[in-house]
Amino acid sequence: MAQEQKDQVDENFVKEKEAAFAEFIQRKGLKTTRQRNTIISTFFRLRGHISVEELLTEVKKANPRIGYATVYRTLHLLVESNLVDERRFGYGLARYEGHSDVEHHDHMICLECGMISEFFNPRLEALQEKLAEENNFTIFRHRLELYGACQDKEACDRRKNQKAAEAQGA
Amino acid sequence: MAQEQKDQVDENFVKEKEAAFAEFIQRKGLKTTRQRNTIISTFFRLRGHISVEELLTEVKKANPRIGYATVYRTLHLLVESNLVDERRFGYGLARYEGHSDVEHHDHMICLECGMISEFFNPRLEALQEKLAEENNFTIFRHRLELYGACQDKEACDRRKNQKAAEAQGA
DNA sequence: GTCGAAAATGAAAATTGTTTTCGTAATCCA
DNA sequence: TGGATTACGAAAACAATTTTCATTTTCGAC
Ligand SMILES: [Mn+2]
Ligand SMILES: [Mn+2]
Ligand SMILES: [Zn+2]
Ligand SMILES: [Zn+2]
Repeated sequence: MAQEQKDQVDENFVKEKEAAFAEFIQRKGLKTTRQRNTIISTFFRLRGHISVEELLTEVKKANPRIGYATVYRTLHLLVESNLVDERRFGYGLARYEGHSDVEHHDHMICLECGMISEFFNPRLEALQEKLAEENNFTIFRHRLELYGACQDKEACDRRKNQKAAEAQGA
Repeated sequence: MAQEQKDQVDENFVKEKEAAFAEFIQRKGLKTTRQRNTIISTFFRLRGHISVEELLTEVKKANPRIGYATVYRTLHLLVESNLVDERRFGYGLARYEGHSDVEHHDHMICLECGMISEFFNPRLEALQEKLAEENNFTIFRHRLELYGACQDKEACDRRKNQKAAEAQGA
């Protein structure tokens, strides 16, 4: 039951995003394609902060002929349509997340186990606005990342080991 | 007089950093070289958030034979020695800043004119700590960037035009 | 349905920013 | 003043992303 409900919710979420994307494509006078449909429905079924490579791997399971270029191009459209946010934690590769309920949030990143947790605090947001105002500055968007370590070393180690095992297997 | 004093202060600042770097090099058992000296004394004479290319351009005025590799390598040493912070605003290239008086600060970046202003607010820092604690998380470092626009459109336009002119000249 | 202009695809090449390699040169301690 | 160690610099390698270009697909007009 619980599992069934979870899947149900997922499907609704995916359907919703697919519809929103279709609407965007329409509005921009672009064309609906099999590849784009595959990519976005794959993307919105994944959780977390997804890299292009991770996405492509999943996409290829549905259609192995789809390549990097189309995935990159489709992700740009998703960002442009505001259905997806691009993130750059640390240095290197971009990650993408379909923002679900929370419109905006910031991140804490554990440098040990890689855990990314999300938070939102209105006081923090308000304080940023106040500081901007004091500097005669108008904020369009911001980015706050806290880098550090989990205090629960047990859980942190567990995640770290799991990650190492996955890297081994892959 | 004012000009003279400013230069004087600059020179002290540069000397101080040169000495600190020399000490670092010593401590790590590395070697003092003409190139590294040129690069760091050039770097600490520049203000703001410097890209590798900008630095190399200046460095070449003192010694045209110095190349990218040595500049990159020396910047890594400067970061490792804690005399310099690496920044990544937006996407793309790294920028470096020698932190002077203020140990830590965050940034507001105007998307129109490129102006970067710096700020530090203890309440903001404290609030971050509180939020981390609530999530059983220990912060090592953080990064906060506010992207937006100057409210003073006059000044903003002036900077934008100046930038365009510079790009033209270059 | 068919046509055809416009848009999209995918493989490969190009770009960008950065790191590494490797043969040569400089440093510095015994 | 060796001579082992470290650094340099040009060029090659790299990694992530973008662009090119020849071919295929889409979709509105007929
Ligand atoms: Mn997130
Ligand atoms: Mn700064
Ligand atoms: Zn952790
Ligand atoms: Zn501005």
